[in-house]
This record gives sequence, structure tokens and C-alpha cells, in this order.
Amino acid sequence: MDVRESIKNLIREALSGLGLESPTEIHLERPANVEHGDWSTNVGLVLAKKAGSNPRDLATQLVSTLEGFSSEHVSRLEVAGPGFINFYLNKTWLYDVLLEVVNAGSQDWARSEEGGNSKVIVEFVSANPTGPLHAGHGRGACYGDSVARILERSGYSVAREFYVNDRGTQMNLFAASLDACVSGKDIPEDGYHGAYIKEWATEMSVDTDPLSWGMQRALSSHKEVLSDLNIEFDSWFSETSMVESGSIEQTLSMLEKANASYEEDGAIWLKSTKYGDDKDRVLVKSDGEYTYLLPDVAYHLDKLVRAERLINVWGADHHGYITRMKAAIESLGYEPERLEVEVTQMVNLQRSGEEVKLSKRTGDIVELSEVVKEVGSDAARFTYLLQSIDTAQTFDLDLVSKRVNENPIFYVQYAYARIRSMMKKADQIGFIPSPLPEVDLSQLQHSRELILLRSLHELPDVVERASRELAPHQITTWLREFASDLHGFYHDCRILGDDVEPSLAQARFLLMRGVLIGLEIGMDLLGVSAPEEMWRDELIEDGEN
RNA sequence: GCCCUCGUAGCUCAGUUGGAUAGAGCGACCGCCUCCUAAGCGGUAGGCCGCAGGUUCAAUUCCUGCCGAGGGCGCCA
Repeated sequence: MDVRESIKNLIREALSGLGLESPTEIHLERPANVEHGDWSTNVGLVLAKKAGSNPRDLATQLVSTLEGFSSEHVSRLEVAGPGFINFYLNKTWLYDVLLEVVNAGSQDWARSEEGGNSKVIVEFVSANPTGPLHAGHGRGACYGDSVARILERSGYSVAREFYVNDRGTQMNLFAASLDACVSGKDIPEDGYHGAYIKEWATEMSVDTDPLSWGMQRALSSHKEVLSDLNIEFDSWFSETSMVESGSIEQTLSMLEKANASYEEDGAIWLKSTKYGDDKDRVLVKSDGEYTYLLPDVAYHLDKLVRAERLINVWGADHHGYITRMKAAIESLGYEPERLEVEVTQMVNLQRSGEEVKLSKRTGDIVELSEVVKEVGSDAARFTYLLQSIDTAQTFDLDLVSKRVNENPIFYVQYAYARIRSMMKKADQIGFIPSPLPEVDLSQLQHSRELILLRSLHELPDVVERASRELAPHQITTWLREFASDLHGFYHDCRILGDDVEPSLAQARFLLMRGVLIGLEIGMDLLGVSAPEEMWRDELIEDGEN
């Protein structure tokens, strides 16, 4: 059993010994300050009023009861501050952590069954196939994929989906723009004027259907850059396919039957105001064409049948859309909570602190492929996942690519490469790692070693929280901290060499195996690679920039 | 006007669903390579947590109002 659970059980026992009812959840936390012990609980503060006592007195009573119990790892207890109870543990508990980690390996450590294998569809990017992905899409792409990875590790059965808006007004305008370009005519006023239109048009022959050709061209450009970012979708869901299957018309009549729509001014409207929307929304325009909304509702109905949880990743410019989509779902009898919309705030590109609006190459919006090419896939992913999606992001291309010492991705990858490098050396000098049961873990007494074990123990909690909050940046934050712990250890503690006792060397080597597992899991959840080695580019070091 | 997100060190950002002395990276300053990679390590300086109320044993965290920034408010997507 996890130490934390066993401590909670002790507390419950002590409470009932005092004739008190335990709260449903006993709050046990790691104190920020190491001098406050390994674990701390606030039950004394929470229950004091109910017990008719003051917090410190209650805590003191609890401590004396707890001291009567025997416990494998607890070495000392104290009442502190306004009425906290601090638990000080023997180092033995940390050794158990290392054994657990190494036995589980990177496949199974920090994996949970919380999701119960239930099905969740993560829909993200879903950019129109009318042009290349731009830098802003990168954030949603990396976020969505990382969320999917985190949910998979938390026991969910995850599908990554890309909704392809392959018909409708925008597609027609895109096709018309390509067509005009190919046949040397002027691009329509309300058409697409990006530089890529001209580029793509040169690849297209005059007698091809510009719509289907253009869509394929756009999708292949999407797939290429996403693949560079280590992102693969399970399905690309076509809007056109729903016209063909009749599911859009079916959705429309379902809405009618549910009395959720009405006709007015020649258009069909969704009664979204009934569910808190500012105004009702058009489903079918007076010219008979669907708005974006209706096919998307049909798509969501399809997803609701296929999965228990729907997670959508949308850009901040689409947030107004949430209410109407939930309104549609709810009016058809589904619980709106089954759709979770995660909104990513804007990305502002910079180069050396200067705002970058346009691409140097095309003079147009900066394409995602340019970002990936300039900074590299790992650095791009890590940077996009550096912070919470709730805050606008400043993405400095120079900082992320050139000035490597300021770039956190290298710090984390370097930690991994250092261990690999040490292991390679160990192999070369004939160091033979002992089998696990023969390693004397009590050799690990250095604070650097214990800090590493503590961090390693946190990983399952971090993953759990990242999953609960759909927040990959929790992983990023942990990784940076953990890498820092490793660099500190690496600096102070040697593993190989004549001056290190063999038993200590063995224990430290095993510790490094555990650390590798932690780093591998963290980097995998972010979708960045774990390099075997890294060598500094002298040209960059000596150069001006 | 209404809706969403944000406001924390000079800069970029964390802050474990209300806890003890608010953290990290970068930048600045001072140190550390005879040694498994110095893309590293250690130290110093730097804070009315936007402002004002409220809730309570306890508020950066929850509620209300205000100020400021970004985004949205189409029979576009």
C-alpha cells in the first residue's frame, strides 16, 4: 500500500478512537517546507469546531493517540503552526518507491486504471482544409495530443479525431480561389489571397476538380506538419460523409421533433437562448445551405454514440460557440457535461522580443511548418506545453531555437542524455549492475538522492492531476523540477570511479535506472524525444548569436 | 453593453481544487571544470500576489464590485 493511504488509515483510526467522525476525504499534503516533515494533515483545523475544541488541542490529542499505534515508516509526529500534524518518515519508504518504480518500468509506473477503459474522443486542430496550419494551431495540436497521451496513461481508451470541414461556403471560396489562380483570373474578392494559394496552384493542373484537389493538398500539408510534431490522428471525420449518409438531415429532423428549432425569415433556427445563449442561431440559411453549426451538431451526435466523454480543443476565437453546441446537445436529450470544451488562448510569435506578424518567406501568416523547421519539433512541442492554456502565450522563435541555454527543453533532455552517457561509460569500463535484490538501498543517504526519490514518488500524483485538470503543463513543470534534481545529484554524487564504494555505486546506478523511467514517462506524455546523447554545437557557442 | 480568459520578482511563467516563511527559469551580480557531458552546480539581489470590500481559525486561491490586457458577440468558420 502507498504510504499516504496507510497514513490516512492511521488518522481515521485515531479519530474514531477519539469518538470523532472522519471527514470523507482526509487532506494529506506534502509540506512546502522540508522542516515540516514528509506529510502533513489539517484534520485538527478542520474538525476542531465540530469537536468543540481548539485546533491545537485536538491535534495534540490526535498525536498522542497516533503515537500509540505502530507504523512501518513513521518515525516521529509533531503538532505545528495553527494545528497541523506533521509526519516524519524513515527513509525506508523512499527505498520502497525506487523498487516500485524499477519493477514497474516506464510502461507501468505512474499508470492508473482511473479511466476504467472508458472511451473518450479528443477532437483537436480540426482546421479547415483551405490552407496550411499556422503557428496558433500548433498550440492546440500539441495540447490535444498530450492530453490524449495523459488520458491513455490514466486508463482511458482514447481516440484522436480531426473534423474535416470539407464542404460549404469556405471550401467553395477556396476552390474558386485556386481555380482562378490556375486559369490566370483574379481571385474573388471574398476568396483566399494567401501566398500559398499561388504556390499550390502551380502544382495543380487545369482540368482537375479544384475542390477535391485543394482539400487533399491542404490535408496532406496538415498531416505532414502534424507528423513532424509526432502527432497522429486515429480518424479524420469528413463533413461530406454526413451529407452522404443523411445524418445531417436526420439531425435536423431530430431537432425539429424535439421542438428545439423553428423556421423564420426563410431560415431554420436553433432555440439556443433556451440554454443561456445570447440569441438563437441559424442552422439552415435562407438560401438552403447549412451553417457551420448544423453539420457540427450532427458530428457531435455521432461522437456521443461512440464515446462516453467528448473533449474538444478550440481556439479562443471559438469560445462563443460553446453555448450553442451544448444547447444543441442538451435539447436532444444528452447531458451537456459530456462535452468538455478546452479553450486555448492566443499565441503571439516573437523574434528577439519583437512581435512577428508575418512570415519572412511568404509575407503571409506564419505557418506551423515554418515554426517547426526553425526551432525543431521537440522544442516546439515543449514550448507549446510549457504553460497553462488559459494564458496567452508569447512564443519567441529566437529564444526557443538559438539561445539554447535559455531553453528548458534542452535542460530536461540533457538530464536524460547525461544518465545515458554515464551508463554507456559504465558498460565500457565493465561495471556490472547487480540484480535488484542484491542492491543495498540503504546506501542512499545523500540529500540529493533522497530528493530524487521524493520527486519520483510524486509522478503518479502529477499524472493524476494532469488528467483530472486536462493540464499537460503539470507534466512539464514536474519534468523541469525533476531534471533539476538530477543535475544537482549528478554534480554532487559520482557513480563510477575508484573512490565510490561498490555497494554505493550499485545503489546509485539503480537510482539512475529509476530516474530514467521517470524522465521517459514525462517526456513521452509531452510527446518529445529522449535523446541518448547530446553534444553542444560549438558554432553556436562561439558565434555572435 | 454582454460573454470567455488573464493580471504573481525586471522578463516569461508555476502555485496540488483555502493552509505554515508565495516558487522556478531567464536576465543581473558573485563563485565552481585534473573528475561519468559546464546545454551543468552553488550563492546574492529582486514581491501592497492589479485595487477595494466580503466569506472564516486561515484567502494569491472562493464571492461581489472596480481598473487594466487579450479574445468573442455574422444567415462566416
